[in-house]
Amino acid sequence: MLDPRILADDPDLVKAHLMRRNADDSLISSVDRLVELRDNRNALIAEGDELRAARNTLSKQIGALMREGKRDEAEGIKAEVAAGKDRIAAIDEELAQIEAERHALSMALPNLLHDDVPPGNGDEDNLEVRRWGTPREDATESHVEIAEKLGILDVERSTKLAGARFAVLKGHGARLERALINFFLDVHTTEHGYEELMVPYIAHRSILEGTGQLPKFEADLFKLQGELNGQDAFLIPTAEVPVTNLHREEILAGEELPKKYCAFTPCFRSEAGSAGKDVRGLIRQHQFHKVELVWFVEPEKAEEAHEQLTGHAETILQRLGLPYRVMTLCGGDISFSAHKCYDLEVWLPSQGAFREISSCSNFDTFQARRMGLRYRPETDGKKAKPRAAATLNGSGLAVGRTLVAILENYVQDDGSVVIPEALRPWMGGIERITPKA
RNA sequence: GGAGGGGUGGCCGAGUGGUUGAAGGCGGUGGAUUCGAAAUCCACUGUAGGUUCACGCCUACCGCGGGUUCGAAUCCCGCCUCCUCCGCCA
Repeated sequence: MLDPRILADDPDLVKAHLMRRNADDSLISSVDRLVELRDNRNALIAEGDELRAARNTLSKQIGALMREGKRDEAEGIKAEVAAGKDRIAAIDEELAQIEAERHALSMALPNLLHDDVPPGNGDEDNLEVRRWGTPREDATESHVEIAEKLGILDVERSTKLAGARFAVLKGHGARLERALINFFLDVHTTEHGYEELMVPYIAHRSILEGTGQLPKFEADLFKLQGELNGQDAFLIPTAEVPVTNLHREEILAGEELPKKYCAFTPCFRSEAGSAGKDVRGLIRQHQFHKVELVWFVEPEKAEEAHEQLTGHAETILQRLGLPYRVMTLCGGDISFSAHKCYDLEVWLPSQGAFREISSCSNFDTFQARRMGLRYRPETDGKKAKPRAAATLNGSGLAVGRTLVAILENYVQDDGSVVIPEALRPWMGGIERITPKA
């Protein structure tokens, strides 16, 4: 949610940002509607408060008169109070309608963009920031061929269980997946100062609204049938959802910041609208594993935090010796909630291309406003007013895609795959996976 | 799944339908006292919205949502949640 003050004071600024995102006209005109709704709302609140104030004083008079036994006078005032009652009810009803519309419109507005976000329509307009490593020049087989020859992936049988876009890993494949998860978590908790969380994989609607997946992108989610504990519920598409919402509707103490969490979770995505993309293999699945990094920080320190967080994800790729590049997403490609976003793209030799393996976003105060997450700044030891915190997150990393990258970047001429040295302690010392004879 | 008991301010804990935004205590902040500290004393100490140049004033909030009433923390209904016991279960 945008700062309501910016929305009220400078609607044109908000519109300019919407245009950088290539937003459609209806979204842009909703800004004017929001200004109008705010004015209406304030007028109604003023009138309602005045009527309530009058009611309160009269009711106190009734109480006093009743105690003195002056029944008749009390009855007269009762009638007077009753007269204002209908108007109060009417105002409340109108106000509820206005608030509902205001809420719907403001929850549909995406975040403002950082100045660094380049103009553009799609991923072809993203800006390369830096590269690391030297990509191998030969075109390998795809990870699917490599893995099947190693006997560590069974695509055929997985479809029996739940259809397309699922996979069954076997033997060293399953172990590799598990090793990556533990490697990621151990590095982030012991070297980068993150606290590990294990969280629910199901979240209520309001939680997904908090991080910004809802209300706009319900089609991308798996929704549970019926209600769970009284609310609509969804499988989480990323650990960002439960972890960022952990402190919703709280006021954190300033000295608690920055707060850094990491969490491993499965992620569930319906991949609506991705028909025909990455249909083979592990790249795009309905269910995948991810270790997520989440920060809560003062807004002034969000940019610095964003660089650090991105660096933590990069560390993993570097340890694994996987070549990658860092991209700043353009206005047309950046996600709804993000203020600025770096994608890490790993080299996939079979495709001769860099593919996304991590997305590191700075949300500024956008998510915090949606979920009522605040902190109390420390100013010379004195308590200041609570204000919205900044939130950030990044994959550290997507596990399945890392497995893909290892297979393709470490496959040898004989079809075996060398395990990156840094990972071997988590693989029980195994140095190489070889095809079954 | 069955039975019962709770949810009040940062924390503990009162609260008869009418100056209760909420006693009292703890904690916190400022001040007095002190060479300094402890102890003691005094004052302040929630969030949001509206309004005001500002001091301030007004409104709402006692798990959440509805209802009764001139007036609800207090009465009624629904929901969420926590605890205890029984059953079942990884």
